[in-house]
Amino acid sequence: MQLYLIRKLECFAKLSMADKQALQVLGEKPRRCAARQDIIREGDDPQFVNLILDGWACRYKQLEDGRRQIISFFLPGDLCDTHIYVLRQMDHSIATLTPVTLASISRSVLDDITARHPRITQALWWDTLVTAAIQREWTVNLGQRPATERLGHLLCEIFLRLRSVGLTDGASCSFPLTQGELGDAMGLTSVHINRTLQELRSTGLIILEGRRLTIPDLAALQQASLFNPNYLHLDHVGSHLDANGSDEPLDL
Amino acid sequence: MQLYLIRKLECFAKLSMADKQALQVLGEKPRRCAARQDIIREGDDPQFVNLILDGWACRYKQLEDGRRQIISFFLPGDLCDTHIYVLRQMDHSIATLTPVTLASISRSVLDDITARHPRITQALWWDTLVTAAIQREWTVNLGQRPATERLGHLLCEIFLRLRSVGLTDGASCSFPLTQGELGDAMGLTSVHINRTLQELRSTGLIILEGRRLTIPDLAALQQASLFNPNYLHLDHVGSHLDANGSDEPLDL
DNA sequence: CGGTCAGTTGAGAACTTTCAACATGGGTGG
DNA sequence: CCACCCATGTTGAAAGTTCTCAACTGACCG
Repeated sequence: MQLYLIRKLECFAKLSMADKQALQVLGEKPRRCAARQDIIREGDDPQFVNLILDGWACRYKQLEDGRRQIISFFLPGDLCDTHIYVLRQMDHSIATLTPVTLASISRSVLDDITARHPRITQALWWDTLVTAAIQREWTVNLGQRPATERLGHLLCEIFLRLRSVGLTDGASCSFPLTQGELGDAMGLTSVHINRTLQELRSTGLIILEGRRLTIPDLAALQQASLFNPNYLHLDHVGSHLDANGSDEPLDL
Repeated sequence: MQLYLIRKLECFAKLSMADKQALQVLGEKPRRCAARQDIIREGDDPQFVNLILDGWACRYKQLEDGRRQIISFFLPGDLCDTHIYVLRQMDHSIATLTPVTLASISRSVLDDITARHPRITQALWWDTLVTAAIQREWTVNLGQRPATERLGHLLCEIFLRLRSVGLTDGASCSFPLTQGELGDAMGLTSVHINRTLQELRSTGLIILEGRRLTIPDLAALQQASLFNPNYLHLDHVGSHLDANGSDEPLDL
């Protein structure tokens, strides 16, 4: 099984074969979940760190009166909070969006790997910091941007994140989100998402049909959405901490 | 100098005298900054972890066209991103709001302390996770809540955070934010903040005058704002990892 | 074939912004 | 000591954005 996590971490650090083998172990006991299922719920006691091996998931929080906010998306290779077991109970829920393959990693396995592989420890810190940076960017997105920019910004982010783990095909990528889910993520109604998507489509900035997204001119969409990729920290591919081997750089 | 950080971490772990002394060292070379000054700017190379010893600060991000979003508030005892030096450049800026006393902590000092004090390491993880949880809650706040709830929610959060470091006086606390700053944080205009504050005042939920906030009935404000304090993870005061001593529990 | 879910459309209502004017208070320079 | 200035707070009215409600379409599934 291909571990997208490895590809992602290699955006930051050049991993040795031993590092990669250690990470490979994380994907060994995959669990399968159907689409739209809770993986863990608000109030649960978190015992494991979940790793999304494949598929899309999300964090969300449901208010008493039914409103739901999707707080972040998990794409293949994403880890749900290293060290989450420090907390007594989850303050949000995590659910699948598509069918998902995931690994539940125990504290001892993770402690063991980080104790032996300082480069991995460092790379996981990078991942943690990038995750935090994404959450901050969502704050900016929800607070300052009108619907069109906001949605365009999200599409840029998802596209670049998928590209960093090799899940894009030229200017296209899989895009399984419904308009309702997009609405819950962007703090907009699905009706308004619909109209906003139409606007993005009519200006030729995106092609979205049949669960597939194409961004004909990424630079144009970025510009229209005031998207600055700096917060993804993909700019210094493998230039820290090299161990061996080489990769083709990702151009942003 | 009283280190609010110690008080905060004691919400999670009972620290030994040795732990506290180690933390005390962090406050030894304080730096003073005037109000409304950048501490570090987007694009800078982060060398130090900043610790707010006293005063209020914020993260913010400025868009090309001048719009500004305040992404989070730093209150006394708050750390600005442990391990931030893993990243090459800041993706946001940090600025003071009031005059601030801060300590810039080098990587080596922090590494040294965490190597020797596992309880501190654990407590810093707790702090990191709570910071992330707060950012997620802001996502919910900006995405789902109308102005009155949104502002009420922020006031509850700030009040509880100040209380956890002993900076409240009964039902009151210092509250130096201008309406413009509140607007930048909540994604609302200062005009609308003004009207929303009037509404909160007229219903008796808050008293806000002369840079001082009083919440006569915290439970009522929490209820009106659909505020659930679980994300602050203050609920198990000192019950993990005890070393010695005891504290009065904080009632939430 | 009926049912359900996702997507689409229209029109009015609600919330928030914009713009512009005015009030207040503290601080500064004359 | 007073006059002035500037930042902050306040108010009104119109404009703009987004939501709500409600109806309708198309695709897929059993």
